Amino acid sequence: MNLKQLSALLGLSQTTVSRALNGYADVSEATRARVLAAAEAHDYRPNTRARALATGRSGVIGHVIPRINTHAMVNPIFADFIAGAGETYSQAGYEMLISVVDDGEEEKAYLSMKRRGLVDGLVVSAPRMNDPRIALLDEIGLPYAVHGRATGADRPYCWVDVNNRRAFARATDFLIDLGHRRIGLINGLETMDFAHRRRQGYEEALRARGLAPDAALTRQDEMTEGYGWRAARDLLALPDPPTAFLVSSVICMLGVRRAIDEAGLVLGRDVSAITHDDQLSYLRDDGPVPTFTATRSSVREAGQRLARMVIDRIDTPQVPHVHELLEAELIIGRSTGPAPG
Amino acid sequence: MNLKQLSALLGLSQTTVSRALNGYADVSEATRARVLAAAEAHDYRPNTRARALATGRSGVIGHVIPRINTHAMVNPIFADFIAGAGETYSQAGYEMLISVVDDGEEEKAYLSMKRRGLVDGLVVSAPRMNDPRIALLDEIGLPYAVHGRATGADRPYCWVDVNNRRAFARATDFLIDLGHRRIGLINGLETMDFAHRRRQGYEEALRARGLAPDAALTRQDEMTEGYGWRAARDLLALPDPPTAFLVSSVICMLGVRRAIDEAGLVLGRDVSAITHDDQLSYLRDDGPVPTFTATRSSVREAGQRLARMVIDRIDTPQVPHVHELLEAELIIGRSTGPAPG
DNA sequence: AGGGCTTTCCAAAGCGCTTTTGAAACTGGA
DNA sequence: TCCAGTTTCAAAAGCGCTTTGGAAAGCCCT
Repeated sequence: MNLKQLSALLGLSQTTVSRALNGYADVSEATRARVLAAAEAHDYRPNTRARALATGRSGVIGHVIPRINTHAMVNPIFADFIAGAGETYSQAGYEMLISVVDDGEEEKAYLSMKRRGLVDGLVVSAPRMNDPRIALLDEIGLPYAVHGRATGADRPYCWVDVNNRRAFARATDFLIDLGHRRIGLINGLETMDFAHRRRQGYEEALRARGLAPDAALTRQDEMTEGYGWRAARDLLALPDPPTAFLVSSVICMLGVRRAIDEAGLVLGRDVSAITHDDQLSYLRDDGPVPTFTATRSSVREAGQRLARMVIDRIDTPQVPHVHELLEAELIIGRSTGPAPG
Repeated sequence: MNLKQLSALLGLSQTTVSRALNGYADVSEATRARVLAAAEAHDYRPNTRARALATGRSGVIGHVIPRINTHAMVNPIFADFIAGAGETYSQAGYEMLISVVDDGEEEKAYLSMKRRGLVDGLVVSAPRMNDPRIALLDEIGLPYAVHGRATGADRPYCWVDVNNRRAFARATDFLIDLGHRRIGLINGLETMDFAHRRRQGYEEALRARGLAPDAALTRQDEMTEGYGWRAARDLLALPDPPTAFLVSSVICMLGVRRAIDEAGLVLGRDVSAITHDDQLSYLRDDGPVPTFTATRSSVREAGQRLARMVIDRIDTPQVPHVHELLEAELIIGRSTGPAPG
């Protein structure tokens, strides 16, 4: 059933039926009711492609995810982020298009999407320092919003980010309050903006309390369970090991806990640890008292907000750029306690 | 730059330019070369929407993922599966559309996608027993392929699945060979087809070796770390505890290991465990000898194959339904050893 | 009765492609 | 030289929608 057939069936013109369906004022309420009823009865849906061609808008928002060949890694937050964004899109009548491209081909992908008129807007993920994608998107004129910030990008843009600096500063502060003086940082790759900011927060908090950051106590790498284990094991083997850890993700934290267990220590008594918790649905820390003390911020919610932001940007491109800085909650669980001794 | 402008620029008709670009034979090689050069020079890309309208094919394949409100869970394999499928799509010139819908609205979503001409084909995930979606898709005439099988579906359809039954039978066999007699099963929800088949394999292998399955040794639930921990803890607290476990996912396995550690036991010596390993990129078990003995099968590869299967289905709908049963590898790691005593 | 408004509808153009149909130019054979 | 057959291109008709630019009908007022 298409518009032509539906209007023939009603004895009306395509114009009238189209305008009735789209809520224009220049059609009487009586005929609008008739049209609506007929559309309902025949389960009519306007053809997306035709509408897109006629209006010049596709109703689709793109997410480009780089495929990293060298270490075929998919970001673990991807699923929950997409789920959050997808919820908002479907409520707003948008569709989500995901394009997997070779690493480094992202800019080419953006251009191609624009040229082909595939999407109305884009979500940019995992910004790096001085990320060139931002300038490119402004240049080609595609609305977008960024998940995270790109330190060094000199132009204004829309973003949603967690206050990583503050979160890790608070966590560090909390550990210092508990009497910890040697605090290890098991960070993500610091080419990633969020990891960079977390280190800043960590170091600032240490300095604010008169403690000098010790490079020997910090590690950075891709955040796997194995990395968490190796990093914690190595740090615990130091002559003067840390009594507490800051850990960049729950997956890492699972490895850290393993290393602590294997060292014959008790987490929360002999060694404390705070992790950042993105509230990944398959790693959620339920129970009355959470297992891990954590800086908690829902990546799913970030997805929702970012989706909303892109949609707003598409609807009203002229308004000034907006930002949302989400504060992480400090959740006290059982993985922290007073410094021993 | 659109077709009209490009053809005006070349002094050719739109027809000729279009057919030159699309590789038709009725355009001389000389003009084809001219067209190709001009298209390249101006970075011309045909407008997707217009092409879709003209050809009746959108070049888009849909993935519908249900949003489960009650326990906002996203399947952990989602990210890697999507990454695999996305790789194949982009190589084949397709786009991937992901639609997040409320749980139970999947059938409505399929219908709507068909009516609106949004997608050329669909990937169906997480089939349940007697899944009604299969009949629906046949009825509305959308090409599709299923990730997994739906026990009880009486009609033929295309699928890619892991041989879960065989994998768990082999793992059980392996444990029996090591001398284990009491083997616990920490399974996923058995309303899910794959979990159902895993239990079958487990029980068949036990019976084949003259062992009676003991319901007291099995658990099923959503596969989180916490569930793995609780299940293993409870089973280890039995008067006559199992000496080995079969575990449904690596995330679960992390919880199982924790319970074993906390019980003061050593994994691979006092207690053995085999997990199924989907090779999730952020949980990959690297190192010379893997930490976990596992039945291993790449969900990323499953995504690639499924994507290929849908594309083939779109191209040639008349050919008989095809299936791919992927055999899981049994990887011997350090989490298994001879039964104690 | 006639002019200006408002309300309600429609014909037709257009979005940017593909594809059908057919025409022009060129070829070779008798 | 003429005709049939081939090669190469173009005009125009769609694809299914939205939107522009009226037009017809009804209303009120003078």
